[in-house]
Amino acid sequence: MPWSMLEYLRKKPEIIKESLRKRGLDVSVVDEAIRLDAEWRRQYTKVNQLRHKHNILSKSIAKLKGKEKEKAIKEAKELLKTISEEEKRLRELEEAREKILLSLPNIVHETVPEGLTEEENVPIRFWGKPKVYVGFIEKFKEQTRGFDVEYEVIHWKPKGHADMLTFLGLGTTEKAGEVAGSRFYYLFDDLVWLDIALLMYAIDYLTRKGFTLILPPYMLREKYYLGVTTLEDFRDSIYKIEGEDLYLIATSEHPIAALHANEIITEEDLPLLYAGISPCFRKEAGAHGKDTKGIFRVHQFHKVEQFVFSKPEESWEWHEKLIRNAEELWQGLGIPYRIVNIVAGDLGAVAAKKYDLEAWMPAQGRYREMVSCSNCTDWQSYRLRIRFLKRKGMVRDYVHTLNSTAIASTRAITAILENYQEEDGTVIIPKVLRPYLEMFPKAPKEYIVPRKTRQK
RNA sequence: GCCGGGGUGCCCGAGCGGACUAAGGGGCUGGCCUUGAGAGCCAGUGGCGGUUCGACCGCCGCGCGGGUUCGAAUCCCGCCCCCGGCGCCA
Repeated sequence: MPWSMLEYLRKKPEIIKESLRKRGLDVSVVDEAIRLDAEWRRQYTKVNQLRHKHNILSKSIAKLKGKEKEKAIKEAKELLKTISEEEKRLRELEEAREKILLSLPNIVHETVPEGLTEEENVPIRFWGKPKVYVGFIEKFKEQTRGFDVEYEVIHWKPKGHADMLTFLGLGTTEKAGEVAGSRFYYLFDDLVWLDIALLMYAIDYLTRKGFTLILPPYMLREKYYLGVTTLEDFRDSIYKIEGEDLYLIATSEHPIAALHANEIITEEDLPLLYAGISPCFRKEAGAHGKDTKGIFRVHQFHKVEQFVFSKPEESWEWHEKLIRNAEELWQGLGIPYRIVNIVAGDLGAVAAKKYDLEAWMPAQGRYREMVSCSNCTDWQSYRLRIRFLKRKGMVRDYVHTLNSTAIASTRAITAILENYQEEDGTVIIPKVLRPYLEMFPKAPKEYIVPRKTRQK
């Protein structure tokens, strides 16, 4: 009924400890929180008794006259002094307890595998028939161990997506680096069309599935930002607007989560399904040296996001549905992928469980993250005060929030540039995207070819 | 950005310094009644804590944060948001 973290602390602290242990974190804070909570309760009772005394006295003053009144007022004033001292102590205890509880990462779900690093993430299924360059066969087999994944051997080495930008003449990161810095890009013509078509494809799919299309604010106040993510993530990835209490969003997940902040949703309105579309801005601090070339890891891209507010008892079902939606989208694109169950140590504080969809990248010989699908249970909703009203018993409870990428434009483009690349460097356009290009005379239709060989 | 009006519970809406405890209505939940549905009647319907766990007791709560007062939904200050008017603007 209340916040799960406080409830666990009081009733089943071992669950919190087990969760922290799985994440490879210090467990001792839990005992400290238990101690603080017990003391807070004692202090709370004490303060309440004092306040009660004062209320009685204060009410009696209205009926008193003359000297008796003076005396009672004096007494009340003295009592107030004591109360404010005890209240101060109460506040300190509560703040200390809250500080610990708010710093705790989400309780990991029982189905989350143990492990601390990315390498230990557990593949759970594979889809598609990857094109594997002969030189990568060993690597491929390693990554598909335990699964019987059909693949096609190719004897030419595909160009990496970064080289493809130059080869096609449809993108430059050098000039963008000069004018905006590293991890920015200029894309031209066909790749821009592709970016737009990918977004259209995703919103078309999701709105047909009953998701409400939403274009959110691209900036949020700090208060709301701290409700959706941790301080560390916030510092590492969020851009601040100079001189204002505003931050550029890292994903539409964040403003969508904040959409129902401080609200009470009626039970019948759940689940609420949203398909967000927005640019995403990320500092990528702490990713130095990783994916420095091309547009795989960039400061800015477009993304269509799935977001669900659900009843607690339905959130695990929705988690599976969201990853299935992402899979259907990527199957539609015809890009081979695998789904991995992220280990506890690599989860991120907000999620209780996370699946990644990783696309096969023929030029790199490995699977790379394209989609991230998380159940955040009540971690965000507690901080943002998003509750719903249960008809039975008229009780309020925190909703669960879930989010999953549908398509992130630049990453999807890298996957297409590598998976749909022909030996001569031509890129075939996935069939599902063509309807979204047809209406534009200047958009590419079936192939993307190098700029210089194209008819103007 | 300026001027004016406003923000009250799940929703609507009264209250505008202490007494009757946020009136009243709607909705919802439970009970009674009924062959059933409905109507009607009764009760419940913010958070936290204590508890002999009883339908019990207490504290806090009227956009958010401060202040005045023995006592604040009510008065004062700051902030956020909404509505109307003016200004500015793609």
